[in-house]
Order: sequence, then structure tokens, then C-alpha cells
Amino acid sequence: MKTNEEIAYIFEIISNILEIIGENPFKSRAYRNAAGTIRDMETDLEDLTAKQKLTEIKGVGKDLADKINEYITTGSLTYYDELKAKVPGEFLDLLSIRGIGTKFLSNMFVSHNIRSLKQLDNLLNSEKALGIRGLGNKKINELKTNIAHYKQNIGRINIGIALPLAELLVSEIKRLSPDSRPTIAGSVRRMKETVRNINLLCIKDGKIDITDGLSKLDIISSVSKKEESFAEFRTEKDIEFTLTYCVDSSYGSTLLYLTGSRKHNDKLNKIAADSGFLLNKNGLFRDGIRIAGSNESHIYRELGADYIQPELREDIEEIELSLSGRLPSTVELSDIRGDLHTHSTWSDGRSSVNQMIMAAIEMGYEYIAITDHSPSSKIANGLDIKRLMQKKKEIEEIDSSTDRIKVLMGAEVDIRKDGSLDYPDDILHELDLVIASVHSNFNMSNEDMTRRIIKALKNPLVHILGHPTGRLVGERRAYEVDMDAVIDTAYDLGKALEINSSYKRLDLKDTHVKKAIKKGVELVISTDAHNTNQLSNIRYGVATARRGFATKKDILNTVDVGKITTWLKELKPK
DNA sequence: GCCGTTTTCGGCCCGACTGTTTTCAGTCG
Repeated sequence: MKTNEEIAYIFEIISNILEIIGENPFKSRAYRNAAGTIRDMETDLEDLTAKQKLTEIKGVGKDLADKINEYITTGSLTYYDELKAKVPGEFLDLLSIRGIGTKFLSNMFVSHNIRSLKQLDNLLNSEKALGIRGLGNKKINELKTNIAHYKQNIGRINIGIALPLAELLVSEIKRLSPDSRPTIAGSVRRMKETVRNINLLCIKDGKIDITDGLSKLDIISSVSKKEESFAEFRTEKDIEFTLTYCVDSSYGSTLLYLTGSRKHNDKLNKIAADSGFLLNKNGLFRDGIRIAGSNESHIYRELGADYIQPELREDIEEIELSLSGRLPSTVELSDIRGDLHTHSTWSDGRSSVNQMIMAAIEMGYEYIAITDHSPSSKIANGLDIKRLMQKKKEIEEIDSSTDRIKVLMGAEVDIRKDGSLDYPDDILHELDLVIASVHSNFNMSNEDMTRRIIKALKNPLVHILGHPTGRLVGERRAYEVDMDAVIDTAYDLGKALEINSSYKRLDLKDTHVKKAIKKGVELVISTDAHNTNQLSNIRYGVATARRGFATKKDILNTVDVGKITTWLKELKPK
């Protein structure tokens, strides 16, 4: 893991602990602010430490600079260790439950001696709960519901955390044993939105003990199992990862087996058995003779099926489609030609318009839309009309000064409670691209929310509905909304629905994507990037689209710049 | 704990919403 991310993570935990033990809230905020800045920085903290320039970072003074220095030179931070000893990690994790914040946890911790989810559960289910200031029947019930939702996701890791970690581990194995062909398997390979652990596969190296080599890495905290063909580790963030060793001749069959899903494998095994084969992780056999095994696609082929990409291996008709040669060729990362939802320092982004554009050029994009927030999003520093027009001027100047990329002037406009938009129509008319999104009043009835969103879609100046269900993966459930009605309306009006690539959103999710393309609705895959690094999150959106069977032609931003500008203009009334 | 400066200490993102209250506190975006 990169040092910047490590330190940002540590500062965030410190910030939370300080609030819970009742320290000065502004001290806590200082750590949180520094964590945010450090996470988004492009310069390495190690460089800045060497040059003694840490205090030049905004939000880092002498004290925090010393702490960064200590961590970088010694690999640990005494202050952090001391604080962690005071508050159990399991208790801190409760912060991710909706409706629970630091004030509540602090009260539980300090005044009620609560230290775990179990103790909190017991308290909420006891008569004592109603006696606590701030807790009434409604609040208690809300907490119970949200805790139940939280319990379902305990131990699950977001794909956006798991995949980079898996990639890092693969590169470490490659470094230890260059010919071992390490690769990602399991639900990470299938790009499920959350996963329970990380599964890797490599070929056993006769000379080097890879398990031993990995156990010495900083990111590995322990080796829980070590066998001939298998090892299980825990990383420093307590994420479990397993490494399976195989031989060359069964590399494909083991990869197939480890990738899953179980349902996909079960069905495949049955199909094999029905045709007189035996399929297991050692290979595909007939009469005891190995027919295939070193390569996944050979196995599919021998079974009379086309190769099935990992994202589809969920037993969602992919096997049937493959057997009959009707498996769609899904959209690829390389098909994406531009990003239509990004933020800049004009609102709550961390990178300037120029930085975003340079990064988009580096990614090989033909176009990028800079779509900052509208005024209702106060906390996001949403643009009032005056600033919107200033930004428009800046965008137009930059756009006309470069022929390397088309820069579109857009906005992510709040859909207000009544379905009206956060800028008047004559202002929306000034923009190249309008995304309409819900950012407030999530607790409406299904009917009201559906009416609200459809009303916004019906505004002729809206091009795209942003993150259509408002969910946060593993954190916040989608708001109540009739997605079928939204999909129908979008289709009727020729509007696009967004697949938001932020791994915290993935919204639309895969099953909605499937529904939308069945109807024939235009989809866009966008990042909602708030800094240049996040532009690369596009791969999570692409994976979600692929899991929903989307092909290149279903995704609007796979078309070239000419077609995209035509689409934007034609949708807009003259 | 940081920042900016009235260079020694006060202020620190802000408003809506909700469920508690009986005038407000906590959470969220």
C-alpha cells in the first residue's frame, strides 16, 4: 500500500477515536482534514519528508509533520498505538452504521460503558434504552433496522479496496517468483461489488517458498494456514487472503474452480457430467484421461461453450447463452472514450479543471465533462449562477486552447424535493451537459420519489440521471423508487441513466443495468471523480456494466466526440 | 491541531432534516 494512503487511514482513525473519547472536536477535525488532503495528494509523503517540506501541506503543521515523520522513519506511530489501545476497533467500526455518529458512540462509550456491537444490541433491546437522552421509540427502531443491515455486511470488503490490494499482492508474488504466473481468482475476479476475501492462484515454485516470502511483507500481519498447496494470510487491515498453488497442467481448471461462483461451477460440472466428462479443479477428464486443464477457454470449448468472462459467472443465464453461442460481447474498458461526470475545485473536487483535463488526456479520452455541483449542495460548495458563468468562461477558454480533448461545460444539478431543478431553465440552456441527481430528502415514499425523479427527467434540458438509486454500497440502502417507471421514462424521452463508477456507489447496479438494456435505455459509465486519481475508477463502472450484460452499443460514452456532442445538442430543445 | 494574523489566540464548512425535545442535538451530505 502506498504510504500516503496508510497515513491518511491512520489519521482518519485517530480523528474518530478523538471524537469518541471526547477530545476537542477541532483537534479531531484537524486530523480528518489532513487525512483528506494527504489521500488526494499526488506527491509522495516520503519525498516531502526527505526534503523536510511536510508543513507546506495545507492542514499539516509542526505536530502532524512530526507524526508523519515518525511513521515514515520507524514504521509505526506511538500516539496512534496509544489511542487504539483505548477504543476497540470493532467499536469504531460501528460508525459506518447509518444514524450512528461520533456523538452517539461517544455517549455509549463514556456514559454506558459499551465496547462492542453485542453490548450495543443488548442495550437497545433492553428497557434501559428508552431512558437514555436522545433515544425515543422511533430512533431505537431506526437503529435496530440499520444495525440489522450492517450485520449483513460485516466482514465484506468493497471491491474498490479489495482489487487494488489483490493487484498489489500479485505484483509481490511476481517479484518473489517471476515465473509463477500469479493471478486473481474468486469474487474479486468476478468483480462483485463486495467480497469476503481475496483468492489468488499461482504455480508452485520448486526453489522459492512463496508463502514464507509473503509472510515477511509489511502488509501481511499473519499466516493463519500454511500447507503444501495452500496458504491463508491476514493483511494488516485484517482482510483475509488465500493463495493456492497448482501445477501448469491444471492452471486453467484450478482458476475456473477458484473463480466460481459456486452456482456457476455446479452447473458447469453437471453439464460436464451429463456429457460423460468429469470436471474438477485438476482438469476436465473423459475416461480418466485429461482432455483440458491448463487453460480456461479450452475447458469451456470442450464442453461446447464459448468462453465466459468472469464477471458473468453467477449462474444468471450466462451458461445457457454461451452453450447456444448467444453470449453477448460485453463492453471493454478500452471502449470508453470520455468521462461525462467529474468535479473540480470549483465545487468540492480536489483537482483543478486543468489537472482533470490533463489526466483525461493521459487516459486517452476524447472528451471530458466537468460537472460541478449546484447551489443547494452547500457543503459541496455548489456554484451559484455567477460562479457558474465564471466557470463556463474558464472552460470555454481552455476548450478553445486545445485540440487534444473536447471539454464540455456541465453541471450536476440537484433535483429538489418537488422535482424541480436547482438552476432555472435559461441557465441550464447555457450548459453543454446537464446531469440531474438526488442529494437530499432520501426518505420519501416510493410514489413521491418516483414522481420527483420523473419530473426532473421530463425537463427537456436534462441529459442524464446521476446515480439513479442513491445507494452507498454496504452503507446506505437505495431510496424507495420505482426503477421500472424511471427506466421507462428515460427510454421514452431518450435520456441516459448513469452507471456511477465510484466503488462506493456502483449505481445503477448490475441487475438494474440488465433491466435497462433490456428496455433499450441509453447508459453512460461515469466516474463522478473528485480528483484526478478517481478517473481510473471507471473500471468499476465498466465491470458493473459487464455484469449487467451491457455491450459497447449500450454505452453512450463509447462513441466518438462528434457523436457525443451531437447527442447532447439534439436532446436539448432549440 | 491548524491557520492567520489585530504575532498570541479565537475560530474552525453549513443548512436541512429528524426525532427528540419543550428549545435542541445529532446525523448527513
